[in-house]
Amino acid sequence: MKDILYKYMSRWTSLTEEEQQVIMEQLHIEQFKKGTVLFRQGEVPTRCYFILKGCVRQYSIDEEGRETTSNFYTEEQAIAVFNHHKPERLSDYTFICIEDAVMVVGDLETEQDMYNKHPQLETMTRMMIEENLGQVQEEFAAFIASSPEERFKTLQHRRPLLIDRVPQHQLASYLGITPESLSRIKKRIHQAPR
Amino acid sequence: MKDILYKYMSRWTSLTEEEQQVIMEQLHIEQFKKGTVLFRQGEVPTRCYFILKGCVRQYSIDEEGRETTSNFYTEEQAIAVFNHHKPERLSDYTFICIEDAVMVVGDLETEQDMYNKHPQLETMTRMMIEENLGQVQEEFAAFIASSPEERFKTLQHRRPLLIDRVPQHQLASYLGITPESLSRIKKRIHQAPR
DNA sequence: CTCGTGTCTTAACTTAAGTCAATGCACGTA
DNA sequence: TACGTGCATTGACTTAAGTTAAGACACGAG
Repeated sequence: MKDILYKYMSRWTSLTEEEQQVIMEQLHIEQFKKGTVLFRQGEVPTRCYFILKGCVRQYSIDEEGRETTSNFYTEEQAIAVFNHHKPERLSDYTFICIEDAVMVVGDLETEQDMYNKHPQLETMTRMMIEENLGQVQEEFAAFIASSPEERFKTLQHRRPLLIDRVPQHQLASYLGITPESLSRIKKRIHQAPR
Repeated sequence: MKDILYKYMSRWTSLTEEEQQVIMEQLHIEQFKKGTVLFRQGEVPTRCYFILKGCVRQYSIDEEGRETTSNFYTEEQAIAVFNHHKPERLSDYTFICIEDAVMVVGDLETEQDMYNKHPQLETMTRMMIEENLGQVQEEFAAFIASSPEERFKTLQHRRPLLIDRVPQHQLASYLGITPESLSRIKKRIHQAPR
């Protein structure tokens, strides 16, 4: 399992084997059962995560009680809430494992210490976040520019496995549509392929 | 003009006056006329920007020739394209000044040098990007969960000045709707306020 | 001044997504 | 086994956004 992480670190840094070893020893890998909540909307997150295996859903419930899924995280994706700007840094979202999962767990308390000890780690983190930001901006731009049907097709193309991995009503909410519409879109696409 | 930047740096770092001075001397502030293109879709960006004054529109043109506005950047916002993951790191977007502008210009070539010389600068950059990522994720989540009309109201609330600052058809494309729909939405809202 | 261009608005019509309601199915439990 | 629950699908109807086309206005160039 750790080799996924090694591969990932090598891709982003020029750390030696030993340096990687040292860092790895301070990391903490944990198993999670399906249904486990990482942290809840309204709580202050104290940890961040990097998924080695499994799937996590991010959602929130608005004032009217409606539930919106804003993301699904899978293998090699990082989960962290950045809300330095919020007065009370409470999370707007709940994160829940919708499959059994294995993750690297980072403690936000000791984050800056780690960076001070291993400056390369801060560079790696910065680059990961930059990449992350780039991807989110790209997804956002694509989302803005497309209709619900196009959004579904894009997802089908970019994350084909996800569609069967998660409940359809959650997928619908992630696409910004109702479950009924998603059902009709799938029907339309199957009837008239191409 | 530079005081905006001082204020900003103080908010994010614990650099001394002198340290700030040193960094500032290496920064480069530039003026731009309305209509200036910072870089074009298909080009490799070599610089990044931080807006002190003015407004920049980010857009792209897809295969079918349709133009989509994916963002408007104004005072105290940073412009940078992160596409480490792309093979050819070409920008998907064009960035154009839609007002006369003043910006801090950063050279991407010397970025890592700067960080090595001033580790605090890397920390500041990381935190800025983290905050940026947090905001984009938040906006994205809100966008997914709302109808075109709600999206317009949210924008009216969060960036009221923007609505009069930019052409309506570009604003419509930024909201993911047609100019006609935007026109109708505004009419609806004015007729039945509240 | 006039013409052309770009921008915003309005109208008539089409289409797709939302809403509400019913059905069928899978699954876990009494 | 029978029942209840949650989920996906389907149908009928409503509504809002897309499409196409036309008109009004501002502005700059010739």
